[in-house]
Amino acid sequence: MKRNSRLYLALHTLSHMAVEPDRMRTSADIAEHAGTNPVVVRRVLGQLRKADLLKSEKGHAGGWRLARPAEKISLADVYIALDERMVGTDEVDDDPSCSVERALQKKVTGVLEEIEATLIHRLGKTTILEICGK
Amino acid sequence: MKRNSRLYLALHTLSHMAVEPDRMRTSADIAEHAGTNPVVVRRVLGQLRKADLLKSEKGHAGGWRLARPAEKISLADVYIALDERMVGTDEVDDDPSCSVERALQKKVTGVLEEIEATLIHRLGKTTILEICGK
DNA sequence: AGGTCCGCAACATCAAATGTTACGTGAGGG
DNA sequence: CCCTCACGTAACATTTGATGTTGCGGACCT
Repeated sequence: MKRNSRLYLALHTLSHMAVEPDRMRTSADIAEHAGTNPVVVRRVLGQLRKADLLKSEKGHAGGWRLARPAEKISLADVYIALDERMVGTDEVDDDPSCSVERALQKKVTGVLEEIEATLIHRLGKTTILEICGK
Repeated sequence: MKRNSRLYLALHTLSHMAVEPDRMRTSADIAEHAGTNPVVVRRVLGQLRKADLLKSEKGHAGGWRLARPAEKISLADVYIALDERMVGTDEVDDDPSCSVERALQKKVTGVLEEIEATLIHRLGKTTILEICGK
């Protein structure tokens, strides 16, 4: 698995589920298909479960399936569930002594937040159903 | 210095230069002010030089200064000069055997590129002069 | 000539993401 | 009832990209 591909792992899995919603999948199955480890799958999908995009069941017939129809899951739902912040201003000094730095942070943070909001808005317009190719 | 703060290092330095455009700064000065290493500064600013945002001079009175007025340098210029791709789809399989994967890649890549374009467009609307606080 | 600065390459270090192992818990099936 | 299968989670190992460091050569000025 490649770096920061949690988003792709999530989308790939959701897409397959969108095609065959009734089939129950185990984390081992998913991991093998995605070329990664079952624990990694559980970690990622666990975040989607917390966001009510997926349901998981233990025991013999256990595994994962969609918590709601694929057309009601947007890319933004997934993005937010995974707590991704592509544009986020990865922490800056709280109270920088440099006045230029203060001015810069204020302005740039504002611009970046604006961009992040636009990004999420755009992601909200595309659903898993549109992405799964059928 | 914190992770992926090349953008902040660049903006901070450019902002200072916008306030005092005539002052020549050495990479050592800049590094100390930014809490990092002169070589790191040269690496980052070197990219800005290639993009004609900065000029550098060797020797005694050497150092760095703006290559053009701060009001003609936008955040997009800096972003592109640093070759940042916040939203970029960090490489995917060229020819995945999985048809769902193919469909997914096509769709998602399109959406992400659209977002990246919007992002750059927004960054292009703000200049260093507006950011430097004076 | 000598000092100061950038340019660059090679190596070292650090931190985040990912991968792995291990063990606990709940849900069936025989 | 016990055994197996599946998830949930914590702890640890590994990998990888970013950053930091050292060293040396070239340019420029006095």
